[in-house]
Amino acid sequence: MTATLPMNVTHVWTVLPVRRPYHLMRTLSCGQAFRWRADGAGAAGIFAGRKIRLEQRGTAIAVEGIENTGASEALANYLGLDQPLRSIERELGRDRVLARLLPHTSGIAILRQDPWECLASFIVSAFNNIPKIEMTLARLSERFGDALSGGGHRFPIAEALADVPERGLRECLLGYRAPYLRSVARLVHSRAFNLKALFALSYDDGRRMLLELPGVGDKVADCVLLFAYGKTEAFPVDVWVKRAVERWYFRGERKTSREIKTFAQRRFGRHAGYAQQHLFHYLRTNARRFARHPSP
DNA sequence: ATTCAGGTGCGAG
DNA sequence: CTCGCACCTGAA
Repeated sequence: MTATLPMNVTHVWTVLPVRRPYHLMRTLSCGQAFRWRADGAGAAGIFAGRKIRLEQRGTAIAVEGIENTGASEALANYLGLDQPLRSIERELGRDRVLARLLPHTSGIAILRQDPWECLASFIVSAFNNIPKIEMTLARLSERFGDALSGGGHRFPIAEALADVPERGLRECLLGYRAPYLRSVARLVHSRAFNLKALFALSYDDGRRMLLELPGVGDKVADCVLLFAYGKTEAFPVDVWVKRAVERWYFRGERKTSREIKTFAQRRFGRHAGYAQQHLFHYLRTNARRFARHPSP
């Protein structure tokens, strides 16, 4: 009499230690990345060519689907588990507005995403909405990304998108962004644009480089610098953050995106990117409340 | 039907 | 340099 497990199901668990106030689900669902899916109390997605599932339990993250230490170290880096969130939030909490938001948003880390996937994702995000962005990225992956043995697909490499006829891209709901994405895919694949070189550049120089790309303006450049290159002084200004800053810091006065960004970068300095995430996440999860009660 | 989405590129002043 | 406008497309 032996209890047997199905031989084709091998659950391999790894545990990553985390420090408070790290919050996995807030970090994965606050709009930095678009390919994670809520799965019970955790999240599921593709990392380093493997289908994995993550779930936080107190000061540990249980990882299903990764066995070797190299991959789990890469995952810890991707998740930003090393970031000193406690001291960052203590500093941000000196701001009156953020002090009231933080109880609802605490624990958001800045992911260290793959630059190409991040760049492509935020080109898709321009003047778009989140459900459609997710749909587009899922379709791109399904059609042009490598299929994985455990199901699911990798995000397509630049080469895979470089030669796709525009019609194929438009079928992924890219609309007018199709030529932008294809041009950028070609530039990246041909090495005319070196994504790795940006790691060595300052925020300003990296930004200048990214702004050369078609479909990349100030907002998308800041998202890539923040979510892939760890330039935490970046402050992407989207419509939501713009409204929030106008209401909470300028008594509803209209400001240009440029003014909002300059204001935020002066006020929050090297932690501006974190501040942006707390503002954005609060708005996304309390959009209704925000409409009726302009203050948190 | 009209409006709104994580903006950007373009031409005009 | 700043300003105004068009823009694929699907969901409410």
